[in-house]
Amino acid sequence: MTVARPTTSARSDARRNRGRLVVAARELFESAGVDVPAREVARQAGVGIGTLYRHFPTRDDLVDAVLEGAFEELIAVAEQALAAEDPWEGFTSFIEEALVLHARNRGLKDVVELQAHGLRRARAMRRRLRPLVAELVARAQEDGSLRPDFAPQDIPLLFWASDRVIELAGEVAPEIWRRQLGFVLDGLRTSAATPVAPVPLTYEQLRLVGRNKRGGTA
Amino acid sequence: MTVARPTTSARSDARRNRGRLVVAARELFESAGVDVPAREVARQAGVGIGTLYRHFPTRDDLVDAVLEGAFEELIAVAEQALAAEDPWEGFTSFIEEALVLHARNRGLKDVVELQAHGLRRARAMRRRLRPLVAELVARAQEDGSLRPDFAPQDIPLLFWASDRVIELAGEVAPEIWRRQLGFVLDGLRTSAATPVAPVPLTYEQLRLVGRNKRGGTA
DNA sequence: AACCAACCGGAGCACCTGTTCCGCTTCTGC
DNA sequence: GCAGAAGCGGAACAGGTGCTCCGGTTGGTT
Repeated sequence: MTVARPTTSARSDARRNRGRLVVAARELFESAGVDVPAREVARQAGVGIGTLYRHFPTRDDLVDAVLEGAFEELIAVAEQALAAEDPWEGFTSFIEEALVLHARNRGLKDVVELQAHGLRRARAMRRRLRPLVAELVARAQEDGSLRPDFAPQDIPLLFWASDRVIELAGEVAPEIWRRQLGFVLDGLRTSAATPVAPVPLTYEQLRLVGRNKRGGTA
Repeated sequence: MTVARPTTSARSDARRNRGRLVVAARELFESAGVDVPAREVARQAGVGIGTLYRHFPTRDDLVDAVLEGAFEELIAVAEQALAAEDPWEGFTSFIEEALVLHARNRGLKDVVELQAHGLRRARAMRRRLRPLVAELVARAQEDGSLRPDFAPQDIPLLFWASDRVIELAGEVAPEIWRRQLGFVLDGLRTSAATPVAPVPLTYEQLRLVGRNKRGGTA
């Protein structure tokens, strides 16, 4: 049984330290992923390790607090894409802009990829995103530009793939993922379609992916 | 200064133990990747940890000894693909068959992806593979089937991408990488080509990728 | 000013890695 | 058989991680 913990305290030092922890964690998560050692976050925030655990009893609590902003950006990107006049343009710009965020924020990538990280907010974000993505796909398919055998469940696969390219080559060639994505998007046009393995992942299968951590890379 | 160490010993128990270590390591590398703890390998081989380090002073020595066979398979796949009558068929079958090997052998994936693992043999394998791959690409482009702006240096990006899908979804849907690859291959046909980010990775950049380990993932 | 609950810090514990070191065992040549 | 070199096993060390616990401090209230 976990006792409810107010996110804001009566004491000014506590509030200040909490803020410092969030700032430090945000910086470190962005550049090094959500797996940075807790001691590192505490050190960068200039507080003791005990203070970190006092404010965030679980790693996921910290992740949730830190990535809220990034989630909002992601959803904003999807909403903007839905507002595009051209459905194909909307579809591709969502993927591209989302990947720009991924490229800038390693922690976001970690959380989006695996189910293993994050808590309520991460899950809420996924729930809010799903219908937007489904609509982007549907719109582009009705338009005739996106191949009809593409499924919304294929979107995560695109992200996994490009995220891997970002992760491996990001430091050497930060924009090379655009090239790889370009090839993929060319294959998603109706005009390019050729029969592929016909069964996409089910949502249930997607739910199971990455349950047991290990983000792959760095 | 490392003293030269004969790979075969005069003593029967030493030879037996070395063999057991290689067998155990091969099984574990295939199912769990090259990062399995050394103790695990020793335990599975029924041998002390000291014995492991006696036979393989560094992790890379073990990796080299174990993955030699997998490298040969990979090169055989490339040679077979070069023998295909249809250049496009050869090109795609190389990628598909290589990925079948990757899907079966997590350790092979690790070594092919990163420069960080393996030693002489891994490097020799990469050197032997490169001209074969270049030829597969050239053949398919001369044939007119593969888009002319594709470069041999883009091949690793395809592997990174599909490997990630295998890694994340492999347990839930072992064949789903074929669907993702199908989309990509459709985008690699000349008929599907649309301008993409025009500059591929240089070989020098490829050399730098994954120098500092931690593939990301799992 | 004085009190005390809330908070802080970090030593410390438990666990996991890679790698070394060395007393004991076993194989092989004689 | 015997001797000694080669090999074996695992305790032990070093470094890194998550997380807890508690003596000491401090902020805010009275």
